[in-house]
Amino acid sequence: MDAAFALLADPGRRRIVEMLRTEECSVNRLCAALPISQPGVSKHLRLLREAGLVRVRADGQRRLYRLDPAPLEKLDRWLEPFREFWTGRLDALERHLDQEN
Amino acid sequence: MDAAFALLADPGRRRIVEMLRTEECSVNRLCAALPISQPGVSKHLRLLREAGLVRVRADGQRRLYRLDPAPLEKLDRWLEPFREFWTGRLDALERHLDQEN
DNA sequence: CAGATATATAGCCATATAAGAATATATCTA
DNA sequence: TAGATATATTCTTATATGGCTATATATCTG
Repeated sequence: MDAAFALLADPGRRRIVEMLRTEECSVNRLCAALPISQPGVSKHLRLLREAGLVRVRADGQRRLYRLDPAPLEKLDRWLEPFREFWTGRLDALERHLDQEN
Repeated sequence: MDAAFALLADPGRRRIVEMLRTEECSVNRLCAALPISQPGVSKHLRLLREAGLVRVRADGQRRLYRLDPAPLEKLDRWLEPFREFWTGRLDALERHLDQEN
């Protein structure tokens, strides 16, 4: 889980993940859409792959990357107990914070 | 948002945030509960404070830290569009991933 | 096979950061 | 005022990381 958080801290990598949310992409496609060099994109993809956030499949000379949502789901589960803070069910602490600002 | 992700990548800091979810804590209390030195905890708290994840108030010689959920809420919102992947509403891509493994 | 295209890796440099030790600051108490 | 307690800051060192350039590998096409 540490890895997923750390990887998403980089804006470029977050953009990659966002793109892969809606469609499978080649490296070239990602390079074209992002202000990152090709080796840079490849390096990011390697890290994302090693952390299980994306998977690859070969298509000729291209590599098509797609999202694996499992690690994101873990983040979501970690976040879950905090959600009560902003889903309307305010508890005493948050009411206190609110009235301060 | 980068900062929040980066900060949560550290397990110790995540533990701090988890503790502050349910109760306001002094530095000492956090030190006692975590395998981190006092200066270490203070340093983590400083970063969390600068990123807006926690707030402090003085109580005599102690500083009581509490969670500010706003940055976590932003993460939650970023995560939101991905949530369809694991909330039962499978789309074509995820069905494809599922049948592979 | 030769060249072109797509992707990956290696090497370098600059920056960021975590951890620990030592010390500083602030507040309490006697 | 002199400790004692609670917390913060500084400094150093080791390590990790991002971005870049150059290069390697693999696949396609003629």
